[in-house]
Amino acid sequence: MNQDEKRPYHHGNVKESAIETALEMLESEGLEAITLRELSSRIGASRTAIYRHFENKEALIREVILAGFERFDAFFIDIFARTDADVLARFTMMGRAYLAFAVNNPQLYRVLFGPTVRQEREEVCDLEDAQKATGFHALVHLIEAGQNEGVFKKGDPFLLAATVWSTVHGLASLIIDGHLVISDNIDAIFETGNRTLLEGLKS
Amino acid sequence: MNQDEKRPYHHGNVKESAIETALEMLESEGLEAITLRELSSRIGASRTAIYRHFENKEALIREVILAGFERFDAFFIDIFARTDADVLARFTMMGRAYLAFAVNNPQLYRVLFGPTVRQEREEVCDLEDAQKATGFHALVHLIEAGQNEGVFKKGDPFLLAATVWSTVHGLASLIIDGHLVISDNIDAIFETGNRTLLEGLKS
DNA sequence: AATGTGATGTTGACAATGTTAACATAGTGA
DNA sequence: TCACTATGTTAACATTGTCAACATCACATT
Repeated sequence: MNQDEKRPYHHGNVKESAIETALEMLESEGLEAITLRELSSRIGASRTAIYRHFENKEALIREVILAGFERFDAFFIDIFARTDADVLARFTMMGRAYLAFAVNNPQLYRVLFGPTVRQEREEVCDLEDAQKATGFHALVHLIEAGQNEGVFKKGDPFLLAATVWSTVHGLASLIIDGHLVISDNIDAIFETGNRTLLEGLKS
Repeated sequence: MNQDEKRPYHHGNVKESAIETALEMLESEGLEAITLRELSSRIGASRTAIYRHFENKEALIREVILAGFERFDAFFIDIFARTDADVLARFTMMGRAYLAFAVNNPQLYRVLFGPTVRQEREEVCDLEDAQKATGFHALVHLIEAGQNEGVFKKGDPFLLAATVWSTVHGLASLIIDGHLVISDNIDAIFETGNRTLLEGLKS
C-alpha cells in the first residue's frame, strides 16, 4: 500500500501494484488520469519500471481491463448463486445488479464495455470466451431456462439475450454518461425498462 | 478543399474548415487522430492558427460535436417528415434509421452519445435543449401519440421513451464497439429487439 | 490617401507524456 | 566466485497542447 518506506532498489511487486493502482486511478480520476509517470510515482517506482512488466501503456491497460472483468464477474457471483429464485426473479436481479455495478463503477464500466476493449479482447482471447466473460453466456442460459419453463416466448435465445443486454447496457450507458436527465429516479426508469422487457419477452 | 494552392498569409476560413476537416478525421481515423498540428496542416494553416478561433482543443471538439449533431438531426428529417405513416411504422423507421446512423458513422456516434459530451453539452446548452437535440423529444412525442391512439400502454412517456432509447442506443453501442459477435445478422437482431419492444409497449 | 487598431496568422519555446537506450543492481544457479 | 538474467534507474528524444512575441491584413476614421 505505502510507497515511501525504504524504497529498495528492487520494488519486487511492480506488476501487481501497477494494475491495482491503475484500477484505483481509473475509477477515482478517470482513464485520462492514468499516466505512466504518475502511476509509477504512486507505486513507488521510477518512470520506466513498468516497461519491465508490460510492453507499453496499451498492454498495461489491457491487463487492467482483464482485472476489471474479474471484479465485474465477482460482482455477479451472488446473483448466479441464487439458483433457488425463479427465472423472472433472477432476470430482474441480474438487471438490477448490472445497472448497480455500472452506476457504482462508471469509469470502469465505460472501459469494460466501451470502444477501447474491442481490439484488446480480440487479442487476449477469442470472442466466444469474451462473451462468457461478460456474463452474456449466463443471460442466454437464463433465457433458455425461461423458454423451457414456458415463461418466455420462443425464438433464438442469442437474439433475445442481445435485446436484453442492449436495453440494460444502453440504460447504464445513458445514465452514467449523463444523457438522461435523471438524478433520483433511476429506480423508476429501471422498473419501467424491466417491466416492458418482461412483457415483451413473455410467451 | 485544397490546402496547397498559394497559401496567402490569411487563410480566411480557418474555423469552418477546421470543424469540417476534424469531422472527417474523426470518422476516418478516430478521435485520437485529431491532433491540432495535423489538423492545422491539413487545412493549410500553421499549428496555432486554431487558437484564434477556439479557446483550446476542447472547445474545438465541442464545436465539432455540435456540427455532428446537426448532421445527426439532418439524418432524421426524412423520418420525421413522413407523418403519414402510422405510429408503429414510424416507431420502427426511427429505430432502423438510428441504428443505421450509428453503424454508418460509428466514430461520430460514439462521440455524440459517449462520455465526452456530457460536460460539453452542459456548458453549451441546458439539458432540456440537449434532449431535444438528440431526438429524444420526438421519441417522447411519438410515444404519446401512440398512447392517444391506444396502441401503446399507459405510463410516463418519459420513462417509456427512456426505455426505448436505451434499447436502441445499447444495441448500437454494442454493435459498433464489437461486443456482440455478429456480422451479417444486424437486421435480425434489430428485428428481434424492435418486436420485443413493441410487444412490451402495446396496450 | 494616411493611419492605427483589432482580427488573423506565424514562429519559437516550454511542459507533459510515452518511449527507447544505456547503465545499475539484485537474485540465482553453475 | 562468477556469469546470466530479471528488474530497476537515469538520460534523452519525439509528439502534442499551449502560450508569448511578432507579423500581416482588413478596414474604419480622419
